[in-house]
Amino acid sequence: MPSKTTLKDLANLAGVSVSTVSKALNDSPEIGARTRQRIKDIAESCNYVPNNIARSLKSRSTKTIGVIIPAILIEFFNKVLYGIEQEATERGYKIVICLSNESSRKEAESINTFINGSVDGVILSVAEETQKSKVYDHFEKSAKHNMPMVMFDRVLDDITCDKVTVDDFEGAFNAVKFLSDLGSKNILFLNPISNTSVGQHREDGYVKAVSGLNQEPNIVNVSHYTEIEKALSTVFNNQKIDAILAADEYSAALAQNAARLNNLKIPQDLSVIGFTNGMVAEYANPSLTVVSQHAENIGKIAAGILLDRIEGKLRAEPVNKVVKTKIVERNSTKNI
Amino acid sequence: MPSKTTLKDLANLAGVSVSTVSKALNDSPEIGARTRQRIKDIAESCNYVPNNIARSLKSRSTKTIGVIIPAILIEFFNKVLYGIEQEATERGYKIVICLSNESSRKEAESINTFINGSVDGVILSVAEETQKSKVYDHFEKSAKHNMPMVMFDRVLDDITCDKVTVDDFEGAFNAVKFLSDLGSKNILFLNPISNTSVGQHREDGYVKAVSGLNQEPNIVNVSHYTEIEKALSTVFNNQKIDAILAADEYSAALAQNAARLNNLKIPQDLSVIGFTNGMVAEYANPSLTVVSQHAENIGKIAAGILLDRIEGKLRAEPVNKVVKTKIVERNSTKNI
DNA sequence: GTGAAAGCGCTAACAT
DNA sequence: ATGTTAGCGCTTTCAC
Repeated sequence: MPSKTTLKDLANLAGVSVSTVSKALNDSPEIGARTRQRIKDIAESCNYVPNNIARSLKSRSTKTIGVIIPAILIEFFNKVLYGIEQEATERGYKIVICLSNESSRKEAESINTFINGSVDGVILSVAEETQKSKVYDHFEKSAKHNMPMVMFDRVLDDITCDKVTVDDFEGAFNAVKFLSDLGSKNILFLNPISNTSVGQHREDGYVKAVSGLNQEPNIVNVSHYTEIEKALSTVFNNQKIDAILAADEYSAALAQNAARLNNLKIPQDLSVIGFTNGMVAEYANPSLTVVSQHAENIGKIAAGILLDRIEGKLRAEPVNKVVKTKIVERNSTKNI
Repeated sequence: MPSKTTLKDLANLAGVSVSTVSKALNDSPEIGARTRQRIKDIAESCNYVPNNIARSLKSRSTKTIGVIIPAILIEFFNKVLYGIEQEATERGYKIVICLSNESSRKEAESINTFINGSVDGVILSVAEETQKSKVYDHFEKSAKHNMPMVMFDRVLDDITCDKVTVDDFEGAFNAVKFLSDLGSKNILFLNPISNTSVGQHREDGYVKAVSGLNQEPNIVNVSHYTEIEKALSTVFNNQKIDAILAADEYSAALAQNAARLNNLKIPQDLSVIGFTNGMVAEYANPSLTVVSQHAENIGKIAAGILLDRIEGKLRAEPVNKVVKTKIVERNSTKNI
């Protein structure tokens, strides 16, 4: 931490007491106008900046919120982060970010980092490992400390706290409906994230929707993106498929590439919809129609709830906000 | 901030003094083994967590570094952030992130947020507005406060501090060389960021390289991505171009789309290279050959320098690290 | 109108 | 081996 001039220094310079300086700088009416100005001038000339650590210790409020995300290289989380940052800034809060990198250990460490008084509350999306292992000790601990907490997107049913989730089921359901309305009769579901709760919800929505249309579910699960080209080529050669719903935007983009390789024209021969409205979808060729989760908005909502909670504006029971998805239409689906 | 049990509470419970508790918890040899254990047990049962704010106030070190980036939705900055986070975590530091959103005002506010003792040092990339306006008051102020600071990528020559930059000039120069070696004779430079220092360096490298090849520089500046399709179509119709070097990956992807629209085959008729090795480049069709800036590595290096500086491991003079670029070859350039 | 003093939670030099 | 005390920088009650 760099060297600093303190209230004491200013008091010495001004020949007054520390408390007078403090009051003057905080525009207390107790202090006379000219003393106040004199002190302010001195502070100015010394480049005085009040020490926030000391203030926080005194006020028991840090005006910062902690955010834990599983990965910073997933665009969805960045957009959420952007939303959080906007809302936080607007309401006078800073954000501290920790990455769990999908690991339970790092997630627990991050919680511990926050629990010690450095933030007023926490926003997080659960690490994949934690979702699998179902070991929630660290969250129970933070709950015991009365740390205000809101989970978003990847949430834990077993933990009581505020939550913001995406209606992935309905998103997939509506996407199938959208394709069907465009005339698609053989809709395939491409799922590279079948091992996550989110991937599962999307699959469920797809199955429910196609069943309602009297189509057989046709699901291709891949464990890695590199498998997509081969898997789809096999499908194209053996079945007649006229639409693909992909569980994320990367697989949607790769599906388009595979289709082109198999001489299928998009959207004439094949319609493609992906999940997540990100850069890859936008810059794909053709640009991708996607199911948008309103990531930025999720961030704003989560931060709004947390700050309301911190500031005591919420009643005791946890809030549970479900954000609806929306289809963003581009050129990978027929325009009728 | 949530309610907390303090050293004082523990002291009362154990029937000893506060300092005894403090020493016991910190494994001081001054305290007897059984007292120590007894105190630790009590602390454990109370879920005691030491207050970090109080510790920071005392130790005058926060073990956290501040990061200011111009935008969180630019993948390059995320990768740098990822690198910073890794290095920081490894060395026992946390990171606090502020976004300037390319605005000088928000940048100055962020600096002020950090200058007040909440971080031990700052890593930043300069906001576009600041680069244009050349108003550096906030940086001079932080320098006056002896705040350790390292700038990366977008740096200010007029400010004295540690710096990590990318050799954009050489990166562009080498890309032209690479294209020329592949047989390209008419290389166009597509620049959507000509108003930034980085965009300028890349242009300079291009100009230098083509001049050395006795080609006339052929530069298309666009102020918005939406202009690219039209601008390039005009070019394709009136000139014979066999390669495009784009100053970022988005414009490279859009250049490919424009080429396809004009019935040019990539890479047979036209080679394309972009700057920045991101998702869009990876998932483009064909996948893009790019100039990689090793973003993650830049983050690691910047954090390493900052922490060395904070910990007094560096001599006075500022370090100035230039990171070399590398060409990542994919399918948008001929493979000979 | 100004100052003295206490205290936020913690650490550490200095007693005992 | 344990306790007393002072102090990090600030705010805030209470005296003068």
